[in-house]
Amino acid sequence: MGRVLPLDGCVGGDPQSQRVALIRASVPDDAEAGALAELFRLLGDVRRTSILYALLEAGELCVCDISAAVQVPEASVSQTMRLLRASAVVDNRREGRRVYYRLADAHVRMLLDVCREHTGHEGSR
Amino acid sequence: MGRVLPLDGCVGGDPQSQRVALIRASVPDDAEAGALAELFRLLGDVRRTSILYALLEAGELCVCDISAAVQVPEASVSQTMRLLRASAVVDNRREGRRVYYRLADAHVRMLLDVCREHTGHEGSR
DNA sequence: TCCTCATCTGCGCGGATCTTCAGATAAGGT
DNA sequence: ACCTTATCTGAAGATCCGCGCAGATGAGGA
Repeated sequence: MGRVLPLDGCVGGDPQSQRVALIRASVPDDAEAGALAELFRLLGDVRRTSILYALLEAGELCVCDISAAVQVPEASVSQTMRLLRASAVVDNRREGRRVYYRLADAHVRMLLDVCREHTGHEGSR
Repeated sequence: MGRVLPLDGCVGGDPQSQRVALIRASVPDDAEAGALAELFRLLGDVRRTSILYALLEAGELCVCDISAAVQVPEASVSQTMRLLRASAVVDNRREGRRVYYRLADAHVRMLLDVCREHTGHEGSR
């Protein structure tokens, strides 16, 4: 991952280095950071984003509805949903030959909401 | 982007198709979806995620402190910060030869918090 | 003015990932 | 049983993106 000089940079021996040590302690370790990044990464794709917002609006949709809603081939939707389900971003339910997907939990809904607030400049307060 | 059959799939002529039309109307258009995905995409990288959580804890850090905190070469940190700044995820402030970075706004902090709640299983209730 | 330190930028390589096609599987209806 | 429909899977190609190096820029101090 490339060389990182011990601590001789701008913090060489000054009070800052203690602070850095404290921060290192409270920052997520590699494993947790990986998990956090993974969740964001899943949301960070136009296709997936569109699908998730469609689910946020609709509550529940089957693959072919999603396909129609976001104008993406059904096979592609299916693949996308597999990814999202593997990371517990969405849940699914089978009814006859249809499989209905929905957002997994309130956290996901909240992430989508907050992000839309941040991006759009509409009355977020 | 691949072919998408009109609306003849499983919703052919049944009430669902109206619903799909409604959903299409309220779902972010391509432009907005792109912006939303872009924000998530920026958060969806282990290195960036680590840096952002460091900033969440510390409030404000200069490049060399970040470098020490997340163990990444300063040049790489600098590049990363440029990306994050371009999309208004972080803000910066110059003091002498140091440049201090901080999270841009409450929305970003909220995203990080919510994500950590979802990932970690600690008392998020 | 010269030198040092902190930060920034341009470039190229390596690796991960999105996309789609074509075929497999599952569930119903006739 | 057979056929149709809805969804899933595997694989391959093209693309994108992160990564680090080496050098440039800007700001202070002597």
